[in-house]
Amino acid sequence: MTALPSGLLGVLDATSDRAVFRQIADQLREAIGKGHFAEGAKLPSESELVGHYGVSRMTVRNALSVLQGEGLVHSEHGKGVFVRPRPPVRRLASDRFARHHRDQGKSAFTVEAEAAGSHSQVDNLQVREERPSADVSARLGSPLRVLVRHRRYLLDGRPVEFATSYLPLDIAKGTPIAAPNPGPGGIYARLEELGHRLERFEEEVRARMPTPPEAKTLRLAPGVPVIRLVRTAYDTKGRAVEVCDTVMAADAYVLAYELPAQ
Amino acid sequence: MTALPSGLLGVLDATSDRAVFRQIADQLREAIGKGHFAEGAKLPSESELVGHYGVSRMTVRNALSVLQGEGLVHSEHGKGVFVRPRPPVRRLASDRFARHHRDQGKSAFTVEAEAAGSHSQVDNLQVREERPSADVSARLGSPLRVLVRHRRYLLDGRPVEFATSYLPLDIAKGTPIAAPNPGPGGIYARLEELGHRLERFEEEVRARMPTPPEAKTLRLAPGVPVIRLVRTAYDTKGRAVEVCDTVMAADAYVLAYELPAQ
DNA sequence: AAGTGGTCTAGACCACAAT
DNA sequence: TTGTGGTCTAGACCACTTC
Repeated sequence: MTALPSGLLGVLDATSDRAVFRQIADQLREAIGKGHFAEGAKLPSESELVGHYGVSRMTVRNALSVLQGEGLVHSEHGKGVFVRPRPPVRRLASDRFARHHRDQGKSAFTVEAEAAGSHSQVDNLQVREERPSADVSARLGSPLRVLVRHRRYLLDGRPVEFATSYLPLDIAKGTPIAAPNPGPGGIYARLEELGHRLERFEEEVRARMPTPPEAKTLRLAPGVPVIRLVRTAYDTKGRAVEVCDTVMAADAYVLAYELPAQ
Repeated sequence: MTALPSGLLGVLDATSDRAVFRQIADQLREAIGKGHFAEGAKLPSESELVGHYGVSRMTVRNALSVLQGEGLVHSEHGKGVFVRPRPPVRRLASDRFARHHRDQGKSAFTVEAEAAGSHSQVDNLQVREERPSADVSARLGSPLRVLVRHRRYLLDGRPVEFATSYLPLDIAKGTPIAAPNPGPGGIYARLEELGHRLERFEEEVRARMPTPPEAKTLRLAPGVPVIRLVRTAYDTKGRAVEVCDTVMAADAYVLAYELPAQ
């Protein structure tokens, strides 16, 4: 239990109604906000905080867990508690599926990653057929069976999103879409070659906390939500030809959309 | 300490590496997922769980705090811990700012709420002038000063979002836009009357955990993220005439966008 | 008054990391 | 070996809700 750099943290207000662990969390949050602890910097250890505030260890841990829940800090076993660096965010532009971004022999994800000087990977590739869920079925016009394509995307080694695509089997069966690697331009390019010229996409955006499997797949730190994006692609005949259900690490993305005023 | 309805919860695996509080959280999560505890239903009390599992109270509380962090349950002092009901979500369509939705004498928020049979309110109305932040300044083309309009929106009494609009002072000063109530159709209608015919909007969508003031303003339960939406409005001359920074309760919204394939 | 969750203590032993 | 965070115990007192 070494001494704490003086001045960074204050003292408790015994007359306050605010719980002690909240006061400690408030002071740490404020110190981080003021830059007294930079991104990636180590906070005082639990025993240092115990010594500084004169409280029990559980109280200190309670305070730290508040900050962890806010996504402000993360702990590393045996090392300490650190201010969470904000990772670089990937900006998804609303024209990312425009045709002219497609005819380049690579997937949209890869093209964009390389343009940003990042290394991209795709893993967990799975292709199968199944009966659609009620939600997917409704979006696709009630096909009996669908082709399911699942994959995970990594940027510079970090998993940032995973996605599952659903396509009516009568469209996709026996085509390159059903192959593990659908070829240059991805499945949208293949769909157009098959005569399904794409006209528009609908996207639905939600945010929530991850389920434990999602947190594991995306290696999410506590306090990081996920963005759920469900995209439906329509061809020029107005038929829904694909539904893509994506779960993204919210700290890795900003979605950009352009809306005409009409 | 009363007995627990048998069969709903299992026993601990002492040979498992998984921490006891995680095993308890897993079992509760699974029971909720299977519908053994419906939305809004009360979980066994802490002392019941202590009795059932034969662990200390802190271990049970640790397990419950895991579920709370996931947004699965919420606790009410003196009453119990309950499965969080998922509130009705408001669907924001991408044409919500289209002109034909504007000329009806009411704000977009009010119109949409009434169409859904909900009661809407706006409060915390504040209008002031200030120097723009670096971010707002960059988006608006570096005006010296901006008009700032802040307000909070409630649906059926529940706060669901708050928003801050920034407009270049040379556009807004001395106009109805600077009044607390800008009149029918909102500030977009007033902007068009002032000769700034709107052409397009850009929206940026992010998600993260709320700061404590945000959680207070939106009365967010633990484990509920916020969606941050920054919208920039451009007139037909290509000038940015407004930036609107919105923070929304993520459990109350789904954002819908339409993208042309081009 | 009884039951509930909220806060806090003062320990204990463990697993992981740095030295 | 030392310091760190991870887990767990067995209490205590408090505030809120319900009866």
